[in-house]
Amino acid sequence: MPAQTPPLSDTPQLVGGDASNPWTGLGPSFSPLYQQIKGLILRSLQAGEWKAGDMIPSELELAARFRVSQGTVRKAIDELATDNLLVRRQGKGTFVATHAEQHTQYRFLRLVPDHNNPDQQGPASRRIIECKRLRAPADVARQLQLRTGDPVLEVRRVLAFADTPTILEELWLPGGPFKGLTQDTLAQDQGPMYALFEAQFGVRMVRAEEKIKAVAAPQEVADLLALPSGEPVLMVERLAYTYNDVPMELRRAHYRTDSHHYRNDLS
Amino acid sequence: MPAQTPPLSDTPQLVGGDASNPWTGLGPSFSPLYQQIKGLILRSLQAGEWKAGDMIPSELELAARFRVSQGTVRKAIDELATDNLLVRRQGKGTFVATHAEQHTQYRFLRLVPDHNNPDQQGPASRRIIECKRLRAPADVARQLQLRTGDPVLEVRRVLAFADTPTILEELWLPGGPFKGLTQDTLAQDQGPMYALFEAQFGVRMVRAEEKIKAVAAPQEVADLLALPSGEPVLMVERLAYTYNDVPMELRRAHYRTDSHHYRNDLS
DNA sequence: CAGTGGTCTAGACCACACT
DNA sequence: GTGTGGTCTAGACCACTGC
Repeated sequence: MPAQTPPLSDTPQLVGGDASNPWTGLGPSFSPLYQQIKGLILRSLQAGEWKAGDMIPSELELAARFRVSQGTVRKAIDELATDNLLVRRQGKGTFVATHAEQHTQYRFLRLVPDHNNPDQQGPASRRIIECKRLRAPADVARQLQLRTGDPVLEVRRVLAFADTPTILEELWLPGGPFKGLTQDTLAQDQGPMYALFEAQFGVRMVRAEEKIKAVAAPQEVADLLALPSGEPVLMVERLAYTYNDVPMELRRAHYRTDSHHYRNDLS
Repeated sequence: MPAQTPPLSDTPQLVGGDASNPWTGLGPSFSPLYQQIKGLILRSLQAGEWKAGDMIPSELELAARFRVSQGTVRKAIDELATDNLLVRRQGKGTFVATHAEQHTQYRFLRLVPDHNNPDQQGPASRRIIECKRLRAPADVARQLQLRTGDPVLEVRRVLAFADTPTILEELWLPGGPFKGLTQDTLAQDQGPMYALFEAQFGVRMVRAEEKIKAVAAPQEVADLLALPSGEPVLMVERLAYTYNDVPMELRRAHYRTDSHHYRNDLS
C-alpha cells in the first residue's frame, strides 16, 4: 500500500494519525492511527467478540481487517498488553487476559507472608459468610456509579492462610450484571472470584484502585479474624473496574498483618 | 545499511539480536540488539556521562554511535522511558529522569489526603530530628548489602501536612556514597530528599519496594505524631534502589492515616 | 512444515519547540 | 527554518510452537 493512500476500515472510519493522511491537523481531535486501532480492539473485547482466554486474530489478520500495516496493529496490541488486557505468547498468538490462569491468579492480592515462599499463592481456605441482595446505600451507589437504592449484591467472606483467618472482605456488586449470583455459586467455586466473574457473568476486572488505612479492629472484625478487639489491622478499600473505566465492584477488607504484609513496588 | 551487515559498535561488541546476524542462535545467551543498546545507555547513565535532568544525545546520534538503526535505539529508549529512567519530550529531546521536577516530585510518596485536592503535593513542613553516623546493625546491613558494622548514616525526621505531624521517618544510607551528608545540609534543603541526593551525591533512586503493616504506635512514635500511644498507624518499610538494582536507602516510616490514606493502583 | 509473534532496517512524513 | 521525538509503512528474517 503506497504511503499516500488514506487508511480505510471495514468498521468505523479512521481519521488522522496516518502520517501521510491529508486530514491530519484538521482539528484538535487528532489521534494516532494505532490509538484508533487500540480503541477498535478494545471495543471488540468489550462487546465479547473474544472471551477471556481466547486467542484473538493474528496481527496480519487484524492489519488486513483495519487496512493498516502490521506495525501499527503491533503498536496497538503492545499497549493493550502492557495494560494487561491482552497477553502475547510467541509462536502461539495473542490472548485475552484472564484471572483464571496460574500465573495471573490473585493478581490484585498484595498481601504476602513475611517470611517463607517468594511466590505468592492463593489463600488456603475461603468461607462465604453471607451473600444477599439489598438496595445500595448512598456511598456504595456513588462509587459504583449507581443510584441510591438500586439493587446490589453484598458478599462477605473470610480468607485463611495456613489455618489462620487473615482477611475479612465485604464486597458489593451491581445487581444487573451479576444477576443470579448466589452464595452457593460462590461457595462451590474453586479459584479466584474474578475468574468466576469472567466465566459466569462475562465481567472482566482490568484494574483497581486501593485506599489503605490502619485502624483498630472493630469487635466483629476481631472476632472473625481471631484477634483481640482493637488490634491494629489494615483497612483496604478497593474499587475495581472493567473496560472503559466502568466500576464493577467495591470491596472493603480488613487484613491481619501480624505475619503478612502488603507489598508494593514503586517506580 | 544493508540488512546483512552485522552491527558494529564503537563501544563493546554487540552480538546476536540483529535479525540477519549470523551469530544468532549460537548460544543460549541470545539477547536482542535493542536490549544490548539499552544496556549501553544504562551504563552511560550509571557512569554519570549524563546528569539528572540532562538531555541525552538524539536518537539519530545514538544510532550512529552504536551503528544501528534509529528504530532500534528508539525501542531501547522506549523501555528506559517506561521504567522511568528517561523522559521523552516531543520536539525537545530525551532527558535523564529526576526527582527535582514539579511533575515528578514525591513520586514515591503514596500518602494522600482523604478528601481535598486530587493532585498530590509535598508536605507543608519537614523537621530533621537527627542525623548521625553509626555502624550498620545486622538487619540494616543485610538489606543495604553491606557488612554488619559498616558505616551508615541514620536520619530521622517528621513531615507535617497542614500543621499536623503525619509521617515519622527513620532512614539509613550507606556511608560511602553519602559521605559528607550532615543534618545542616538536610535542614537547609528545600524540595524532595531524593532531589538532594541526585544533586549532591549523584545518587538517583529509580525504584523501590515497600512492605506495609498496621501496628500500634509505640510511645515515641505517638509522641512525635501527636497521637495517643497505641493508636493504629501504618508502618511502611521501603528499600530504594539505584541503577542495576543496587539498594541505596532503607527507610522505616510510620504514617498517620486518620485523615490521609495510602493510595495504590492495581493493574 | 506453516503460522505466530519478535526483531531489525530504511525511508517518508507529521507534530512540536525553539530560534 | 532546523532539530527533536512521533507515526506509519514495507519488507526481510529470526525464534518459538505445534502439526
